[in-house]
Amino acid sequence: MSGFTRTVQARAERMERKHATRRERIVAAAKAEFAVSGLNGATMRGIAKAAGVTTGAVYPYFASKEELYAAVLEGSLTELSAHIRARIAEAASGRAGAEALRGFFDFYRERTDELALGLYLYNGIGPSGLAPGLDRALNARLRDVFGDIEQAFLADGRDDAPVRTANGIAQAIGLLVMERTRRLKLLGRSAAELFDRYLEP
Amino acid sequence: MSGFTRTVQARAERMERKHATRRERIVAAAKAEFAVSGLNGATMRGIAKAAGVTTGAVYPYFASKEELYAAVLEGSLTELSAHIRARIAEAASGRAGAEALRGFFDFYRERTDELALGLYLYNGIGPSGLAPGLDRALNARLRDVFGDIEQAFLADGRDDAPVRTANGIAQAIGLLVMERTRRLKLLGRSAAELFDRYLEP
Amino acid sequence: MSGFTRTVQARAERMERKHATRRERIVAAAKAEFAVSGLNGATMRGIAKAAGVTTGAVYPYFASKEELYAAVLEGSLTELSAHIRARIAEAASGRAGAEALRGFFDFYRERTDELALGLYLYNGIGPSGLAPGLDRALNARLRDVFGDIEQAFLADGRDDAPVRTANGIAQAIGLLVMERTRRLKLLGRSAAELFDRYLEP
Amino acid sequence: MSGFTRTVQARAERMERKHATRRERIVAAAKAEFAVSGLNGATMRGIAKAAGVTTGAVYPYFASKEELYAAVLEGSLTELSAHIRARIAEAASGRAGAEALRGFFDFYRERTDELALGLYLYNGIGPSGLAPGLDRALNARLRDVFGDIEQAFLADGRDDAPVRTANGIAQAIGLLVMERTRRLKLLGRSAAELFDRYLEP
DNA sequence: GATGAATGAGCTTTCATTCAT
DNA sequence: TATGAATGAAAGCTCATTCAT
Repeated sequence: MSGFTRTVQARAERMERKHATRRERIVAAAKAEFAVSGLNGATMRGIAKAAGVTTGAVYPYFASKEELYAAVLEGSLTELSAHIRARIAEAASGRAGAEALRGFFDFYRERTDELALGLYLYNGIGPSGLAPGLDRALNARLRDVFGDIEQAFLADGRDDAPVRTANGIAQAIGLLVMERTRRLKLLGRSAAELFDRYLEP
Repeated sequence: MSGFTRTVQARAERMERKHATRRERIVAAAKAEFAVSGLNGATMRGIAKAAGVTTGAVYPYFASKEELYAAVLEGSLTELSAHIRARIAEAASGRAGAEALRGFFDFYRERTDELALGLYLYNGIGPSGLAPGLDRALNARLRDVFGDIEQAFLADGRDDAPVRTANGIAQAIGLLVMERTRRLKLLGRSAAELFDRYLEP
Repeated sequence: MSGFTRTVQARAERMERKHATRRERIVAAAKAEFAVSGLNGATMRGIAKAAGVTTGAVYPYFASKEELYAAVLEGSLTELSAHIRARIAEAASGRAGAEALRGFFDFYRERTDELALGLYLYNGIGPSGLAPGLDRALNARLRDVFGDIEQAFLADGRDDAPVRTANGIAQAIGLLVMERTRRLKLLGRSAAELFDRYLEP
Repeated sequence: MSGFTRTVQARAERMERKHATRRERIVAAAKAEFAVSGLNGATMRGIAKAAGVTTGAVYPYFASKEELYAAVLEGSLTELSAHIRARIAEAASGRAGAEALRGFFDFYRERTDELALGLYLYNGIGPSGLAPGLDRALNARLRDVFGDIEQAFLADGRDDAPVRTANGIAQAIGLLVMERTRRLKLLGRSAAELFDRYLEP
């Protein structure tokens, strides 16, 4: 390999790293803004400023606000998926399903931003929703997550795995939503305690 | 009572009726717009037009968009409360709690607009939520609803009434949210079936 | 007529006058801006400022930049039409056609702004053109103008009226365009002289 | 001449050829874009992409969008000039002037892109036109074209050559403009027929 | 010279709210 | 109180040009 080739390669790598870094900074800033303000409320100017770049600098990376939003959700779902798989892998025999659901619940419990984003995700993001292509991609990621949980119940030998999966996720989402909006405090309960009771009545 | 007094009274009553009617028309129009477009997406112009009044005519009744939104939610919660009480009154002995929860579920199941509004309600409406005063008023109405359901379970002799109430509401909300956003279809189930399974496992 | 009714009417008239005045100010400002900068180059901010109103104040009158542009062109064509008809009415017997063409030429000769607008009109306004509806309306106005000129030639007893009309208008436009862009100076001639030579060789 | 010198020369020539080629590609792409979208509508990004180069690569060749535009017009005028000279050379005795004008007309008639560019040229491209230097250069090229036509009329023995030239060009431009904007259709005539009638009444 | 992301001003349009009438 | 135009501050996005590599 010639010195010239090495130099060219090194330069390309450096640029790619810079590119990736900046992209990540933008996504991180966007995640925070979207979590706080939602798709409509967050502004490209605000996101750019939070990322430490100028307004126009976002567009080479994401062609529109919606595309940026989709990238944020995509990242969130990827993390969620990894989190749940790890829980399943660690689960004692016969408890994989319950651990998978708990993984789902804990993931959002511990991450304020992810929950806010997830709520937009589970709740719809308003009248228009995402463009069909983006929505389809996110649906596929979500299907994977749900599938993993269902598989865990099947591995436990539960013949009602689909119902357990659906009801369990619904329970988690409902409790998280109610806790976040402080409606649960009306009942004097914490989401964690109630989810425990749901899993082991 | 003089004829003059009678006339003045009659006029005052007529004006008050007119006032109440107009207020109702505005709230009804706002409910539809908010349900379709959300708090951010709906516009005061659009609401006014749908109500058949001019833009400025809304403000004597509601000082801000947010206040109008709160009035809409207030109305929705009042209907919800009546709906649930009726179900409890009709319930067979020992089944009041389950019927109360089913009333909660059915109410939102059957009313697209109310559900859309309710989701904003349970999901939070943004960074700050409503102004504290408005939020407190809504919380009080919601506490009443939750209280009725809990009383129903107590009347059934359930000693775990609070937990049943909280978990049941969470389950209903979770299923409704998931069905509305078509995430439930991923699992091939309907919210109604799953809520049945939840109530009578 | 009661005093009340009179008051209401008076108020309505005053408001309408104010409305009309402001509309005219906006159109006048827009005409100047469009003449100088074209459809693309002119800005709504600039037009509003020139009219002495704020940006948003334009939109109750004209829903879009294009609609405002169409209003300007419409006004210009109306003036052109009146100008030519007056010339025809004053023309000596047998000279109506020539006077009509001269009216066309003089109208644009004397009005820098109108010419600039007209050139956009005769030249097309770029890739997109106006929305079909607006273009159709303007075409109809233009057809009227052309028709008047042709009728004048017919009244003069010219059997080649259509050709005289078309070629005469083309000659006028060509000379005006060349003079405006200072290409005519290259030939050391003035448009007025050349148009004379065209009309009476 | 040493081998070294030869090598250096060869390299320089290769580079110059590459330079010229790239320049031509950019001008060709720009011509198409400007013809379709005009000076304002065309974008440097779009031109660069169409030419197969990166955005920044245009600037070593043309310091600004306007300069690139001038280069395109310059090329167009060069072609026009050659086209007209060929027509004159082929013309029968006594018909050189008419053939020159017809050459002018046909050139634009047959080339949509050139016409679109030419219209910007004859119509002015906005408030300021091109920068004075660029405009002067184009004017010189145009003066040559006009001069050739005038010479042709002089060779035909016409003593009113300047007027014939100016009026003829104006007629051609007027008809082309009107046909392009479909205003001629209003009169039910084609530009070609009308230009014939103009040349031989 | 070539690259192409970055800059940042600029665009049209929207909209909650105000206010003269 | 009702009217509805006016205000003016955003918003998302574009683009000529620059500049570090």
